[in-house]
Amino acid sequence: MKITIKDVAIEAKVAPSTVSRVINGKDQLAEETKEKVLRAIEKLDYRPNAIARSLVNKKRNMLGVVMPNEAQDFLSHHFFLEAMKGMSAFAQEKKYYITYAFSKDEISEERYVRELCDSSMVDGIFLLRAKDEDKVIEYLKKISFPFVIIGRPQNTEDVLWVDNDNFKATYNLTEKVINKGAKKIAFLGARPHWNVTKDRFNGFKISCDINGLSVDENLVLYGEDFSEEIGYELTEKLLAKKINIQAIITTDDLLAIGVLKKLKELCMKNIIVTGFNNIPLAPYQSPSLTSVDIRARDLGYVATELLINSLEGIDNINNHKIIDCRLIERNSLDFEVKK
Amino acid sequence: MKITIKDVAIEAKVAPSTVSRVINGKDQLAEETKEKVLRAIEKLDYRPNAIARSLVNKKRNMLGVVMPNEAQDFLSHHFFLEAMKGMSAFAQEKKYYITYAFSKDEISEERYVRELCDSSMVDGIFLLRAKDEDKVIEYLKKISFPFVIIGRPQNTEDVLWVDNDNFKATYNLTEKVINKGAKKIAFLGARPHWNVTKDRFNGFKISCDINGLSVDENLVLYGEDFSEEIGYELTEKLLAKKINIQAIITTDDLLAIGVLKKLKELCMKNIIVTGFNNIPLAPYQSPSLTSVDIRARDLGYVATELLINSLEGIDNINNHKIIDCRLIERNSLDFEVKK
DNA sequence: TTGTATGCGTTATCAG
DNA sequence: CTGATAACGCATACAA
Repeated sequence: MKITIKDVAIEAKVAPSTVSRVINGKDQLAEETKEKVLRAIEKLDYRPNAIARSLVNKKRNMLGVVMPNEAQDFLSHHFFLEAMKGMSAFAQEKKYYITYAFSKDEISEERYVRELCDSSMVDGIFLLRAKDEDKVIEYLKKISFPFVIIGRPQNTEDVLWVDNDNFKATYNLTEKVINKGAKKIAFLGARPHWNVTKDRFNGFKISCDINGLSVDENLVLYGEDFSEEIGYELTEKLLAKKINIQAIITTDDLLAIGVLKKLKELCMKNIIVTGFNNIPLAPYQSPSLTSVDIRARDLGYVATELLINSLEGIDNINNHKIIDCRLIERNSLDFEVKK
Repeated sequence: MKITIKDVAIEAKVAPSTVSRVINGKDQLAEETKEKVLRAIEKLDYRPNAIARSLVNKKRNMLGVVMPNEAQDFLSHHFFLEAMKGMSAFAQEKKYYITYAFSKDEISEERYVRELCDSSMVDGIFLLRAKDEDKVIEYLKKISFPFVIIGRPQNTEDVLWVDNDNFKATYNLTEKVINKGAKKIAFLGARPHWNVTKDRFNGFKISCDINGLSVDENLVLYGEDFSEEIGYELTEKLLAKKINIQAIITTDDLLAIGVLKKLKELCMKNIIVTGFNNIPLAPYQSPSLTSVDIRARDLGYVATELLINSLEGIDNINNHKIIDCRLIERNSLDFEVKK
C-alpha cells in the first residue's frame, strides 16, 4: 500500500492539512511541528501523489510535444533530439515533465494535440514547426491554451515563439564568403514559400548588395524539397549556365551534400560550398562541409523557458526570442583567388 | 470553465454516474439514455478529465523513459529517436502517454526514476541500457515497479526486456563474409566487457569455426570505446602485424568508419569492412558501409508492448523478446577473390 | 436500469 | 499556529 499524507499525519500526530503545509513550505508553522512532520515523512519515506495534487491545483506540471512527421526523416533526428534535450533540461529545472508523441500525419497530429489539451493532461504545448494557416495553432488560440512554437509563425501576434535569425546568419555567412574573394555566388534553396527560405535568401541578397556584388538571378535556384538528389540536380542546372561560379550557398546541408557530390564528379575543386543546419554528416563530407549550427538545443531550452514563464505568470520581456546561429567553418570554405 | 461530467449529467437529465457508465462503455444501459448522454457529450464537447480519472483508477496511462547520458553523443541520436518512435507508436495504440527526460549523469538518472515512480507519475518505466549491478534496476525491483529494459540485463530473472540477437546477427554476417571468399578475417570491437560485445564476438567466432576457419587471436582487437579514432588506430595496429587481411568485421559503425579512413589513406581496396548499427552515416561512406540494422524502432515498439501487456494483466508469453537484425549490404562488402 | 453516496490524495478555507 | 471540512472530477458499491 502506498503511503499517503494521512499516514504521515498519524505518525506525526498532526492533521493532514498540517502535513500539507509543511510539504508546501507554508509559513506560520511552529518549528517544532515542522520537525515532527519532517521526521515522520522521512521515517515513512513519504512522497506526495502528483495526481491528487494536480487535481486540486488544476496544474499538471506537464508539457506536451508532438513531433511532426518530418521527424520521420532520419536526417532531421539531430534537430529534434537536440531540441528535446533542451526542453528537457529547462523543464527539469522547473520541475516540469514533458510528454511526447510522434504523429503519423497531420490528422493524427491535430487529434493528439486536442486530446492533450482537452483531457487536461498538460499545461502547455510545444509546436515544432510553423506552418501557415495552421489548424493546430488556430485551435490552441481559440481555446486559449498556452503553447510555444519553435520557428517563426505566420502571425506572431499573441504567440510565444523562438527561432534563429536566419537572415542574419545568412548575411554573415555570405559576407564571409565574399571576403574569401568569391564574386560569382550562387544560391540554392528549397521550399521557396517557407519563411526560413525567404529569410535566408534575403540575408544572402542584402549581404551581396551591401558588399557591392549584384545578385545574378540566374544563379538563384530553388528545388522542391531538401535532399541530396535535388542539390545534385540543381548543381547540374547551375553549371549548364556556363557561368564561372566561385561559391554555392545552400539553405540546407542535404542540398550542399548533393552539390559536393556533383562537383566532385566533375573534379571541380575551387568552389566554396556552404550548408545549413550542421547535420552530423557535415564534418564527414570531403571536403568537410561548412555549415551553420542552428543550436537546436538552445531553441528547445529557450522555448521551454518562454512557455513555463508564461504558465507561472512570470513576465516574458518579449513574446519571442532569437537564438543566434553559429557558423561552423570547415574545408568547403577554402578558396584560392585566381589572379 | 472546463465542463465536467456533472454538466453533461444536467444537460442529459441523468445522474453523473450514468454519464460515467456511458463513457466507460458499461453494459446494462438503456439504449435511449445512452444516446441521450452521447448527444449531451457531443453538444457540450465534453472530454473526461484524465487526472481525476487517474486518481480514482490509480492508473496513469503514462510511461516514463529516461534517456541515458550516452544519448548526448549525437551519433546515438538515431538509435534513441528511433526507439522513442517505436515506443510512441505502440503507446498511442493503447492510449498511453510517455514522458521523457534526459539525464545529465547517473545520479540524476536515478533521482529522476525515483521521482517518477514515487510520485505515481507513471505506471511503468523504460530503461534504455543494461548495466551490470544497476542501481536503478535494483530499486525498481525492490519496490516492484513495472519496467522494461531495452537491452539484455545481467540478470534476466523477473524482468521484461527486449534485445537483438547479437550472436545470430554476427554469425550470419560472418558467414556472408566467408562466403564472399575471405579467409583472413579480423574482428575489431570496443568495450569488451559489455554483453553486446561478447555476443558479437561469439557469433563471429562460432561462425568461423563452423565454416572451417580458425580465428586468429592476433586479428582480434579491442578498443576502449566506440569512435572513429579508435577504429583508425586499431586498424594501424592490425596492419602492423603484416598479415594479409581480407576482411575486417567491427562491432560498430564508428569503428568501421575509422577503419575505412585508414584503408583509404593506404589505398588498400580489396578488403571487406562491416559495421554495426547502421547509423545514418553508413550509406555516405566510400565505399558505402555494410552494416547491421538493429531496428531500434521495433525494439521500442516491442518493449512498449511487453510493458503495457504486463500492466494490463495480459500475459506475455515470454518475459523478453528478440528482434532480428537486418543485414544492410553495401559496397564495403565487395570482394574479389584473388587467384 | 439508474441514482445516491462515498472515496481516491491533496490543498484551501474557515474556524478555533 | 493548527485542525476539521469541503472540494477537485470521476468511478464504483450499494440502494432503489
